[in-house]
Amino acid sequence: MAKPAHRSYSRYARQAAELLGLMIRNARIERGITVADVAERAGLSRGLVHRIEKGEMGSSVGAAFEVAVIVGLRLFEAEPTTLTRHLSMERDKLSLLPQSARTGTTKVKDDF
Amino acid sequence: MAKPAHRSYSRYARQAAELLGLMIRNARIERGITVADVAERAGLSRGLVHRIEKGEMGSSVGAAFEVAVIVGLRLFEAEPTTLTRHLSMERDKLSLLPQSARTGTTKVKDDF
DNA sequence: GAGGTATGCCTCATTCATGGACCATTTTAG
DNA sequence: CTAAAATGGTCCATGAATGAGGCATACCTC
Repeated sequence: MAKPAHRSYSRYARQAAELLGLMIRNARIERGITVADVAERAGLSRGLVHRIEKGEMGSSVGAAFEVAVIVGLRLFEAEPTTLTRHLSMERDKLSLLPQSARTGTTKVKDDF
Repeated sequence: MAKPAHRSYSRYARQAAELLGLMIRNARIERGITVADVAERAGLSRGLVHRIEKGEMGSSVGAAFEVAVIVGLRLFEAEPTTLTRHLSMERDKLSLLPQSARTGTTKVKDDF
């Protein structure tokens, strides 16, 4: 015991989580699905789905995103179809940055 | 052994998590911040930040969003400023749906 | 080249989230 | 209105995520 351990989150992070939760709930209600329904489809407990909708910071990304997908929410303004494209875009971007970053030394391994 | 326990996630959920991780990493590198730096600022361990960037489903929403905010990522296509607005929008939406949903009974409390 | 830093990844102890049961309240259906 | 369902919330055991440390590699600076 004697462990405060409470994480301190920034306001934006909290709001983002809350927003995600609300979007999920709204999407779910619009589709006329019950929490229990979503929980079953996601393979999660009702309690967890409920906490996700409440925007609790402790829920796992996996659970939250799974629920979001189930209620038909589009994550990151990307439809499932374009999600893959976004992914490769980010991947390409990544393979470019590491080396160069900002130093334009163009250090090629031509020491042969 | 004898405990598979592995959660089964949908493809989209996994991709979304991976995308978030890549976006975070790209944003971080573009800003020239180190993982250790981000970890310290977020009050998290390097290992966790690393896992978040890898898009692991187990990380908590709080940690992931906190990191995202720190590297200056815009969550849900919303800038910090508009996040609040999005929030109230979703809240309003919610207070409208529950009762009516699709039944247009327009049950007003005019029973006075 | 050498030296320093950042990253990637592993293991393990501790802490915390999760599932499940239960109950109160609200909402829907009849 | 009453009955049934859905939601919101609590408590607890247990499994899982986290933090810490260490180590190998990749990278940048000089």
